[in-house]
Amino acid sequence: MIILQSRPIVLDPRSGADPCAHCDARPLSVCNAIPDEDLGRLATAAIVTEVAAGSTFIEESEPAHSFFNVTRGTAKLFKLLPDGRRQITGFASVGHFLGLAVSDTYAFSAEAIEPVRLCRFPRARLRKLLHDFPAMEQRLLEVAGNELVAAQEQMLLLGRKTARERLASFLMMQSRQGVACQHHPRTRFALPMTRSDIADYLGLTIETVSRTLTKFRAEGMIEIPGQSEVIVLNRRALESLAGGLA
Amino acid sequence: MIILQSRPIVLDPRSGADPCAHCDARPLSVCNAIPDEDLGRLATAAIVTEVAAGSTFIEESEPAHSFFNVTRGTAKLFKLLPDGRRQITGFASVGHFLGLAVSDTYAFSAEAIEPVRLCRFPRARLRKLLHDFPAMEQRLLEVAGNELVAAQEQMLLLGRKTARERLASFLMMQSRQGVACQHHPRTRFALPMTRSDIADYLGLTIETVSRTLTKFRAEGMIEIPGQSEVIVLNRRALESLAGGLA
DNA sequence: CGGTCACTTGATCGTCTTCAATACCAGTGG
DNA sequence: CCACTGGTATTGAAGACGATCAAGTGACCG
Repeated sequence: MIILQSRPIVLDPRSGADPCAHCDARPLSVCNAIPDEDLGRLATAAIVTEVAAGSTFIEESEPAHSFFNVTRGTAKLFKLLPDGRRQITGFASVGHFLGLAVSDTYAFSAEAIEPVRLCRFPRARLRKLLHDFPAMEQRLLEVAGNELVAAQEQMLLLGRKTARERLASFLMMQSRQGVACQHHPRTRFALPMTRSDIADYLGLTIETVSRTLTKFRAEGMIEIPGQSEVIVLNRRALESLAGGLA
Repeated sequence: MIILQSRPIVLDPRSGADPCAHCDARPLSVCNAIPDEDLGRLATAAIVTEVAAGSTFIEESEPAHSFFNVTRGTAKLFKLLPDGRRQITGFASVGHFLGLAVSDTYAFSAEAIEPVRLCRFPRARLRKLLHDFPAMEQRLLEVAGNELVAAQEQMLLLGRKTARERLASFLMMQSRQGVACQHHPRTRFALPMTRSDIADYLGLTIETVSRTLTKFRAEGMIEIPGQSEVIVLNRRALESLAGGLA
């Protein structure tokens, strides 16, 4: 059993009576399917929870009592083999809904890589919420579809791309993170995860990740000002590499 | 554009006025969310379509006008890289719903590996159907969740398992196919797909697939009476191999 | 400082791929 | 009946990509 630091919803001074109305995650999450006037109900269904960096808040194969919505920070989702081999199936940042890939037990573990804030929804309460707000159910279906598309893309990466192509795909993905509306992906961005996390996400080893990044730098495709920061110098080249063109 | 052989719903003599009521796929598919008395509506929304083995009926990145429900046969779903590398993301057999992983365009291609019969739902009609039958939407969400669980399992396989483990996982998966209620998975079963399909599903080459199967046989774990048939002799060993235990 | 931790770099190794030849099998036509 | 054909599967030998093992670097911190 995992112990989480939960707390009643604290009313932010500026938020008035309704914390959900001012939630950073709302515009990005399934919660935007709920109309403003009903946000009170949403707030009472959610239990705000803080998770320290490095702690696990979902454990694979444990009973799935709750669903989660990430409202701050980033978590990694992963599966383990008995001997410790690990596959990270995704990174969940603000707005991400956890629990779609769930039957009675969780299909994956989740660990915070930065301090994370979550809205936790006990199973029964979410069920009720979905029953009362069909729009939210629709949104969830939409989100699930996107996840499936992403999952299939990742299968292509893991099954058929070379190490260089995987890293290029990863960098392009990261550079697009959180720039939803702009057509200009970031050219400089942070990598909140370690080399080990990147490796386990891409089905490689940390050494290969490190070497390949070094190679990209030597080839003038990127710059690495700090360990966890990247500047893209030649997007064209990286994009075509990511797409599988040489 | 792909041409499909469509036809109006033909009334099976025994089916009376309602073909959906006697559909083989119904107990396995999302259609079972629709009550008997409304099956007429379902039937009018669906367009029955026959696809010959080997023909492609969904093309990646084409506009997603329709969703499909497989009611007979099996199809492979796959993504391609520009140079022809292929990743099969799944096999869709009777009851499988295609179109969850869809935005405006299809995220994958689909090709029949045996003669396939489909119920095709034009986008607008499905939307209407979902609106009128929220239970069907719930079922779809449930199905999407299962797909996501399977996708994550496959990522673990592709990213972290050895060739032997992949084949063992694949064989165990196949032996469980279509034996939903029984606790006894089949010990003898057919593999409707070619070695090439298996390879592209597992992120390997046909040679590795062939060699590994031969090795399994030499080790007394399986028997291969015909090219596309397998008998499991040592399930315990295969199961633990599939799970990553040496 | 000494210690830890994450990352980088180098040398070697092994699994799976690649390339190539052969076997098999179903269908066709002499 | 048997040779011929095309597709599919098996088997062998050589090679490559990424893994493993090992050492070294640098940042951070008590």
